[in-house]
Amino acid sequence: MCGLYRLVSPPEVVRERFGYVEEERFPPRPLIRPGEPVGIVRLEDDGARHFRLVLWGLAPHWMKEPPMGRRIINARAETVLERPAFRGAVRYRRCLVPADGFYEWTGPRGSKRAVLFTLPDARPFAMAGLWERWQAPDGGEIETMTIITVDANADVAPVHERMPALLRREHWQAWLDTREVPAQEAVRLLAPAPDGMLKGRSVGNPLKGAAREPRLL
DNA sequence: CCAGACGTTGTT
DNA sequence: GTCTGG
DNA sequence: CCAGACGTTGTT
DNA sequence: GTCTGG
Repeated sequence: MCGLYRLVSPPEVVRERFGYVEEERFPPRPLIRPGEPVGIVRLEDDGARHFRLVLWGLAPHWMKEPPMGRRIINARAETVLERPAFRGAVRYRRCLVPADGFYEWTGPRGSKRAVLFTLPDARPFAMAGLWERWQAPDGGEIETMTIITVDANADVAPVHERMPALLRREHWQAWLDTREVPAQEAVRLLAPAPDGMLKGRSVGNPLKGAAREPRLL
């Protein structure tokens, strides 16, 4: 699955690769965790790509409580068209999640170890995501996101059964363009990465001693 | 009809 | 909001 | 995600 | 088992 990832590439590199016209500031982060603000790229009303910071953990608009606790950090590609929690988002609110590494865990509870998967050149790639906007009674808005998972490819399978859905660059626009590309068609782009594409490196427990980003709530 | 859930992962 | 279970 | 904690009182 | 803090 994908419950921890990384984006340490300089903002200029991410901007150049993803081609957004506007961005919210973000520092390079070796550990990006559920509940934290994370960067997504989405098409907005001007038809252009924008980089926005939203909270990791999907909170559909009909949730009663604000998304304080843990929410839905992953969505299975196989069920994303059917589940009430995802149906609206996969049709109207698809996004890219820039990353240059994701972690998968292995080992027994209490002594888990992580493997960091990257491209050989450590360049940023796009994970497939969905986002939501939650409206508070007082009018405040909170935006959230979730990362779509698929079966592990041969690189990841020794460590874990699932992995984030990575989108080929030539598919980025179709995934983002919810006006032109219907959900059923977009979901066909979600597949395990080609075998041999990713490089894995054992990193122990990267959470040990790590400081966390400030919460937004 | 109403009430309650609505998700994934991993673990038991 | 929409579906499922009772 | 994992690791580690997991209370009371008083009030609704 | 479930929540919180990192």
